[in-house]
Amino acid sequence: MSDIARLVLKLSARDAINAEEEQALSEAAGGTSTYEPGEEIVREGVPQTLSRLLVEGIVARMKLMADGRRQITELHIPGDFVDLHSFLLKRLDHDVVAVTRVRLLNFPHEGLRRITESRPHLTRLLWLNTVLDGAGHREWIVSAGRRTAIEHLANLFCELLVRYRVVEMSDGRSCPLPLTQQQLADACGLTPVHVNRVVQDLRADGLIEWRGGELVVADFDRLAALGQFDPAFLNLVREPR
Amino acid sequence: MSDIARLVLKLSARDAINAEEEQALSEAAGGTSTYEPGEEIVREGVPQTLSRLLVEGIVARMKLMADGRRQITELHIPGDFVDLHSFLLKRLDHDVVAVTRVRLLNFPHEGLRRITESRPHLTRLLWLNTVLDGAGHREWIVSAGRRTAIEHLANLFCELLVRYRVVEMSDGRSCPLPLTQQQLADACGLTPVHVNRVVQDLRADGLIEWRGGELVVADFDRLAALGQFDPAFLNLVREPR
DNA sequence: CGCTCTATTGAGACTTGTCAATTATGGTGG
DNA sequence: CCACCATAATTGACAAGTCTCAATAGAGCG
Repeated sequence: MSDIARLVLKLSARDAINAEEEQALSEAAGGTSTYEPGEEIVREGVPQTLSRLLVEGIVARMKLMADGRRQITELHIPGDFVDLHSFLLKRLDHDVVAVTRVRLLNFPHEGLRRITESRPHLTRLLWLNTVLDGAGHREWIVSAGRRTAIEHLANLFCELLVRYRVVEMSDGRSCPLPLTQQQLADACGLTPVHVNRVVQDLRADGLIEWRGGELVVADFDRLAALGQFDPAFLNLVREPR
Repeated sequence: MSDIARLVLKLSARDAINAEEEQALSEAAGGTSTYEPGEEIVREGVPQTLSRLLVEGIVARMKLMADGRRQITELHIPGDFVDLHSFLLKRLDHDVVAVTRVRLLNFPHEGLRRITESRPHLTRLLWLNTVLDGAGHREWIVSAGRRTAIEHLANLFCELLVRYRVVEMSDGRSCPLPLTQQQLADACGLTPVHVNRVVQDLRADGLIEWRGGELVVADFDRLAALGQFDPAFLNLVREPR
């Protein structure tokens, strides 16, 4: 499976991408890098000259506060650019850290710039990619602002399951979830203690199973109802962009 | 003052934009529309064929939940596109509503598409605009997830003050804030009752004054410290994009 | 000069956080 | 293969921040 295969799946779920564009993407890519769990991939505020596509593993975007509080603002799975926005921002407003062992494919900004100079449609697809991040962020704002802890977790699990499905890493019933409860807490703005209790409730209600880094959604409909999960924000509509 | 003047100020704070590009933007614009307070400008899920630039007033992006809970995911001030992302998404994942009486300048997607076909740099500036929204969203996720109510409000007030300053609608000490406490509550994921108490605390501490839709930040440094406000996420660095 | 919307206040409930201890789990060296 | 270690998960008791419900006061507007 090529390094950009899951990105192509992700894009194909929203618009047609032709072989020539796929080729242009491949040509814009540089080498790959590997990071160990917990390693920092990008530090907030440091000028960047390339963006990274996640090929394998899980990556978190994390904001750190001076007193040690931390908030994960997005979780990335294979096929996601973890910092395509650095192409425009130059410096990130957050850290990017490896959750598991990960492999990343580098896209020098120079090559991305060339795409914007010569390939309007591919440019729009990349732009779309960053705009999808924004839609994801909005859903997380709602979860953090207006959902209870159990609704928040339920919503997040649904989101991950569907996103894994798009890149063909889930059959729609189970997906990887190799996170600690601490990391889940940082993603949801909760304490690990409370996450633990809520996860146990979800298990007791027969909604999920979760062991050995694998999440099994036993009853998607009920989990989605609990978390008010609506996949609309993922924009899974194939149409010209 | 031209309808795109504040957008140009906003972009100019991040990169040089030349007269020709400014002209191209003007030409991409269609007519203006006006909405009354509370009016819905864009409904979630409805296909869009144009994007809107806010010229006057305040607009909220709002997510509604089935049971009536609501969360504002972004507050827009003049110079902001309220739904530039609809150019790529086609349908929005949220409503766009007028908070005050507002005037909007329409940008048909057709014209934006023409820009992407012929003006790579201007395209990147528009892309940057949506990416800045994303950075704002991330800050809001942190506020909702990890900040206390008083920190959250303090942070939001600092953000608005600085953003108004960029578009030259603030002297750095005061800015418009014609919101109800209910709307502020919806932006912060709190109840209006609690917002009321926190606002009173901020007043009692001599950090802000707020009457008649005008916010006066009496002690910005202390307010910023309380809210851990760091303008870095606004990316106010003028450099080639 | 009412009327309606918004702001304010109080009392009590509830979700989530804090602190601290205990148990489980997975990897490692002997 | 087993004991050991560090990390992660789990549990309990209690505190705290925010919410809920309800009432009152204030402000803008026709």
